[in-house]
Order: sequence, then structure tokens, then C-alpha cells
Amino acid sequence: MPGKRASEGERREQILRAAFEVASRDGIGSLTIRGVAAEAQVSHALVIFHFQRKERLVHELLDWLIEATSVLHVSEEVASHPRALDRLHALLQQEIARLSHQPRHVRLFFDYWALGTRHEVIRTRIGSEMERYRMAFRAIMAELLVAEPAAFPGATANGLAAVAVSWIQGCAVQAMIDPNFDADEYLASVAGMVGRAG
Amino acid sequence: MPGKRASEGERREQILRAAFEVASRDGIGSLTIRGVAAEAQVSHALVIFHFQRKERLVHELLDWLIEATSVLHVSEEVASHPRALDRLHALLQQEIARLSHQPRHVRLFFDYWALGTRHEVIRTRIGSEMERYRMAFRAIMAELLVAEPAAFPGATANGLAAVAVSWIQGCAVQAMIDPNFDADEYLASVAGMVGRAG
DNA sequence: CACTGTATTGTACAAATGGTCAACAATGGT
DNA sequence: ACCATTGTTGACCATTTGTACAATACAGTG
Repeated sequence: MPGKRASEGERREQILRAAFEVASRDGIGSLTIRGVAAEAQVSHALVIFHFQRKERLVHELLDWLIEATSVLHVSEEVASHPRALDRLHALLQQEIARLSHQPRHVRLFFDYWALGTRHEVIRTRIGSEMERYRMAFRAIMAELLVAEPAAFPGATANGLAAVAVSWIQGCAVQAMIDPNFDADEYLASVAGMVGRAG
Repeated sequence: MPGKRASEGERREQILRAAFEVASRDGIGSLTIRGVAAEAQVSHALVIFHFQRKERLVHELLDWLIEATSVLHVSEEVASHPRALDRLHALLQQEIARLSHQPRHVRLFFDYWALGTRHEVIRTRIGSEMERYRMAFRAIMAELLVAEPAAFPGATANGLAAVAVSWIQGCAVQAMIDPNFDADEYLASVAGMVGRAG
């Protein structure tokens, strides 16, 4: 006996939210169609009706996750600092704060990252997202190098951008398994290390 | 009809190697008792006979992996540098080179890291390993701070050690999904950033 | 109201998986 | 030579999982 109807868009969104709930709780590897259906209080056949294959649900959940996670963008507050060094510091602070406010999103994203090691589609999807991330830092790093060419001998804008990404990732990743991880002390040390370039 | 016999130790080692083969190829989530047994050319009942539960096999594989991956240790060549800054640089270089020479180990370790997010036992196991890792850097960083107290204002030995771990992890993690990742440029930028302390 | 397309459900099924068990063979001690 | 221990196997079972399908209810249109 079929239940109430819903428009295509609403139902898909409802199922995706349920999928996020399940995946972030039990891991992307433990996501099952039936589990998602139960979470969404819907028959498991309906999930397949809307997503055809489990694979597609997993891919669409990644897209949903990337959108739902407020992706890095240089906020006005960050952009308002005149000195590139201050912008870098503000951006790092903003991102670390954001990540620690969305632990479930970060964990799930991390799951996808591990998956991406073996699945081409997921890898390229994550790769392009990371590229965008890196580019935001690259711009600031390039300015930093122009302002003080001798500050970081041997460094390049691309290299420094990758290092900045490591700071963010490393912080999130270490905090995930170490409950005593001190993000503030971490950020302060990063700032102290790069601070004398201004 | 039972096959040839083998001593307990040999058989376990053989199965663990097969488990590593399967897990590093298909991911720890796709590891099945039957898959491991097939890889080891042995009946799946035998795998259970030696490890009782799949969970135990997974745990012992982690131990095996940590042992097999030549864990960070300050080699004589690294320790021979008189200046702490040079030791740091040599250690970073050594670790990045090591990680890129064992890509399968790194990928699998990363899988376990993601697993550790949801499984207490694995998390603490990885956590203590990471702790050891961090301590090796902490020693060098502490010396660095003593030698040049004003070099990194606001930084602490613990914080800097965590940052160093991020460098290593970030490099490995980015290289895993970005085939164009340039580890040399990355290392050069790290060196340039910390280089002026010496 | 009849008709049509779509949303929804329960059932069914084959494959895979973790785990148990009885039988059986190799080994070593007595 | 007998026996207990231990390694090894194939058969078996219950459960889960992805997917297919037929039946049914609902909404909109003519």
C-alpha cells in the first residue's frame, strides 16, 4: 500500500539527507540502500526508483556533501585585510573554525577521500574540488612572494599553496583521531612560523 | 582432502601477506575472508581457524602494516647533522621519500585511518602510532626553539611538531589523489618557509 | 469519469558473506 | 602401533545486499 506522494525533487533531497545521516554515522562503506530507506522511512524500492543504482546514490551524495559543506570562499572579513599575511592568517583561522564546526561533514569527506584512491570518478571529483581549494591559497601566497621575495627562499606559490592545504587537512585529520588535539596551539604555531614575512 | 601442513607462524604470516595484498588492492572495506583465502590459496575455513573472527584479522593486519611500514626513526645520517634545522630538513626529506616508495602501504594506512574514525580499537592503535611519530619531531622542534627563541613567536614545541606531521601527512594525502603532485616543489617550499631559523 | 503516466510498495531472487561443524589427515609422543 | 593434538577441508546455514518486477495508489488531463 503506497504512502503519500511527494514531488521528485523533495523526495530525492529527503533520501540524500537520510543517506548523509547513515553514511556519516556508520561510514560510507556501511551505507546500504535498505539502511538509507529505513532512515528516510521509505521503502527500499523507492530509493532505487529515484537513483537507479547504489553507485549513483553514492556519487550524488558526494556532490550533495560538497555543496552542503560551505566550501572555502574568501569572505569579506578575510578580504578586508590590506596585508596578504593578515589575509592568510584570517583565512586559515576561518577554515579551521569551519572544519571543527562540521565534524560529520569532514569525516564523511574523508571517507570519500579514501574511496577516491580506488575509484576514478570519485578521485577526479575530489581532485577538482581540492584544486579549487588550493587556488584560493595560491593567490594569497603569490602576493606574499611578491611583497617579500626573499622571505621564503626556494618556495613557489604552488608549493606554498599545497603547504597551506596541508595545514588545513593535517589539522582536521589529526583532530579526527586525537581527541586532545589542540587546534588553537596548532594555529598559533603555524602563524608564528609564517609570521615574520609581513 | 587437506593440503600440506605448515607451522602456525608461517601460515599466519602467509595469510596476513595475502590479506595485505587484497586490502591494499581493493580497500580494507572490500576485504573478505574468502578473498583473503583465495589470495593465499587456502580454504576460507582455515583463515577463520587461525584468526577466529574477521575483526581480529583486520586488527592484526593493522599491526602487521605498522610493523612492515618501516616506521619513522631518526637514522644516523639524519642525526649526524649538528644543527637542529638541518636535522629537521633531513628528516622531512627522508620521510617524504619513504612514503612515496611505499604507496600501497600508505594507501592502506589511510584506509585504516578512516576506519579509526568509527572504531575505538583502531583509533587508539593509530593514535598511539601517530603520537610516536609526533614525538620524533617534537624533540627537534624543541631544540629549534631553544636555539632561536624569537624565531617563531607564539609557537610551541608541541604545536610545531603537529605542524610537521601535517607536512608529511598532507604531502602523502595530496599525492594520493593528485597524480601531478610535485613532492620536490612541496618540500622546497616547506624548507624555504622554515629555513631562516638557522 | 476514464485514461495515462508516475510514485510507491511488497515480494522474490541470486549472489556474497561470516561463521559453524563434522570429517579427515598429518604430526608427535608414549 | 596406538592415540591425542592440531592443521585443513568441504559442506552447510543464516543473514545481508543489490536489483528486478508486478501490483497498486495517486495526480493530472481530456
